[in-house]
Amino acid sequence: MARGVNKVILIGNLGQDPEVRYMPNGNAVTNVTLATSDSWKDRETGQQQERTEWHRVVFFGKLAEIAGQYLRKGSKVYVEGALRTRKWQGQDGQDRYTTEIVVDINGTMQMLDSRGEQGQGGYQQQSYGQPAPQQQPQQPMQQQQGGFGGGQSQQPQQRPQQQPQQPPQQPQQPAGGFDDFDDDIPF
Amino acid sequence: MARGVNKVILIGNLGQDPEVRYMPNGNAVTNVTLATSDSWKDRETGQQQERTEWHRVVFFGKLAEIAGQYLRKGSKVYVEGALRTRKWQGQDGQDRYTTEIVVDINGTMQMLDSRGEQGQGGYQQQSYGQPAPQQQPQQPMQQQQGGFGGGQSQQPQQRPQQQPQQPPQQPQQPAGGFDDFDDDIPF
Amino acid sequence: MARGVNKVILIGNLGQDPEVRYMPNGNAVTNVTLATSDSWKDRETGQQQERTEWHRVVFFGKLAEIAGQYLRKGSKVYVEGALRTRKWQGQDGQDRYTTEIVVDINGTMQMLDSRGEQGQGGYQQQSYGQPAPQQQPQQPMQQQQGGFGGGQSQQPQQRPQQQPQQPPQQPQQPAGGFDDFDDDIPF
Amino acid sequence: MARGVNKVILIGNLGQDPEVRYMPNGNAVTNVTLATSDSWKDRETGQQQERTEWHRVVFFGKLAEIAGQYLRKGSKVYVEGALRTRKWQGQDGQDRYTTEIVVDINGTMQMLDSRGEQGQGGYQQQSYGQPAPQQQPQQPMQQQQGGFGGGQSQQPQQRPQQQPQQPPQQPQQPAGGFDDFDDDIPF
DNA sequence: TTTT
DNA sequence: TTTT
Repeated sequence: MARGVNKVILIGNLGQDPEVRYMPNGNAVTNVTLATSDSWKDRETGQQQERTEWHRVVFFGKLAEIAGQYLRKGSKVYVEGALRTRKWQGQDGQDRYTTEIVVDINGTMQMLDSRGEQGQGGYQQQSYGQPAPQQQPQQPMQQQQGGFGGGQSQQPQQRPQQQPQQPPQQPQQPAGGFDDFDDDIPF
Repeated sequence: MARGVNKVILIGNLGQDPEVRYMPNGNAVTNVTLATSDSWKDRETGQQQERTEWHRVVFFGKLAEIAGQYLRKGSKVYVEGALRTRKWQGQDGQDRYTTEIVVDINGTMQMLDSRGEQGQGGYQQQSYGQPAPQQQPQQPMQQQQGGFGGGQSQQPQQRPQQQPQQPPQQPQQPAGGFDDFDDDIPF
Repeated sequence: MARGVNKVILIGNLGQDPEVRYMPNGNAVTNVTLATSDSWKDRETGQQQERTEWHRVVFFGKLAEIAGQYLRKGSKVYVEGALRTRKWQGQDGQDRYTTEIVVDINGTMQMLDSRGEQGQGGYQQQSYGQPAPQQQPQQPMQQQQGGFGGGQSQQPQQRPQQQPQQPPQQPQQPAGGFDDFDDDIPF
Repeated sequence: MARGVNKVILIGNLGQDPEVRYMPNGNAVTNVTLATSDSWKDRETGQQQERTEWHRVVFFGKLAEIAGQYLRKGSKVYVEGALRTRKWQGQDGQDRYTTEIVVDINGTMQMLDSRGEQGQGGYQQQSYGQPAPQQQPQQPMQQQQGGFGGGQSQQPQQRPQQQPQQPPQQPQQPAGGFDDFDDDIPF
């Protein structure tokens, strides 16, 4: 239930490989940055201008696993999610705010890199109804709805005690929480 | 022209009256904050939870004038715009980032407070094709497309030398630019 | 799962009271027609023109019940759904096609008639988590996600054997299926 | 201006090469059919099911030219437009209705076949600000906003007397209007 | 800071 | 058939 509508639709390319983390309950949370760009001709100088907008996207639930598995730096993707601004503390103790696009069970994701030519493996038909395939799927997914049932998104705080069914695709980071950035920029 | 899609759709209520400012060329720029909220039942406690999300929306062009004229604290509105994160300097000299929903000629706005019951005046038929009605329209607008032709949104920096055709609906603030906030919070 | 994106977003007014029907399993299916309109100034004659577009919207699951209960002729509503064109047989035996906006568990609905002024009853706080309130809620709902789990929408074909928990708001039609139209027009 | 919101967002693949026609004033009108598909597992049989939805999309203005030039059977594309149901006469003299997604100056289109690998020619930087490039661009466009200023879309009715600046990419069909279908199906 |  |  909601009062109001809070919807974001993006098509863009990943600036980096996804970062996958796990919540205490084993649920994956995957962060990516997406670039969209506008270009226009300056009215005064007649020069062609371009501005790239970077979006911080956070996937939850099953989409987090799919995103972590199939998306890579440069991947083109469609996402549908909701805006969420969260508050965090800078190193100077001051509040900072970061706005993200949350893609959970209410959102969707669809890979747009056509025909699997970007994968490193061959084609393999898979039933994606089951949450935890025993082997690594090698075919890019198309759209999926999220499988994270939580109404509100929690922040991942630590490694799961038990290895999740879907092992991380990314090398594990050394200790450090979600907001363990080098400095105060939001991403 | 654009590479990618960057679209936001919101329906929410204004937290405050709009703030209208003017660019040197006389174009209006109107800021509002919009609330959307989600509610859900906590899975563990069974308690009803609610979270309100606040969105900073910036209107440009003709929509800026319409928003300034017809929207008020509490107004319910539909907006369609694009995400833009802009960088600004905190008082400590450090970079801050604020994400806004830009509603310009590529976006739309529609008032959802039905039947004009929130206006202070009576009904008056108007031709909205003309940019600067000489008298105050008293009928809430519905949808409008923006009339701001600029590809990229400039920041308003000063009072217009000549009184714009559409006089400000808000009392003029004392000197101080667009980013003249009391402290470091983005809004 | 899906290949592609198929999304419709409408804000419009109901042309008639909703029509609620029930599937054999007791699930409600609710049909409404929504009007959206465009107006523009003819470039040659300078005359103001208007065109109203009528949309056939079909709600499934919990949203079907809410729509049947709270929407009425004239109600303003936001819907998010998917396009579906279905084929049916005209009286002359020829194929006809009707395109509808399907609002099921993947869609949303939100009533936009503010402040309950259109209801016929008083205010009553309700927990909407439960699927079948024993008494008629009298407060307009806001947004809801659908509760119909079916991947593909079936057509309702007959009265439910057991009275559904949520009794129909509309007088029962005499026998006749979903497509029992008077003539060959799609709606 | 509009009362209400009427928006469709699709990502799908073209079922056929585009059909380009020209209005008396030389404006292009391009028709494509787009497929989106859903798949789900039948709850009773456990069988994997799939349903393909076909959408009739009509481009106007500059987007019509771009669509005609760059889209081909199988192309993946993002479109944003509005629903419009138009009435036409079947061979039996009875009314038929066809619902289309109109993509004009209020909509957008973006090709999603990455990196120009589908084109038949090499890369060539182009300024797309000018409406009628003298030579055939060979690089797939990304997003464009429509350039057709008309508030209401007219139907193309005949060949242009003068060759339009952008010559048709498709072999000219023999005489026959827009609705010159073999039979009564809408497309 | 809104709204219900 | 709605709405303004």
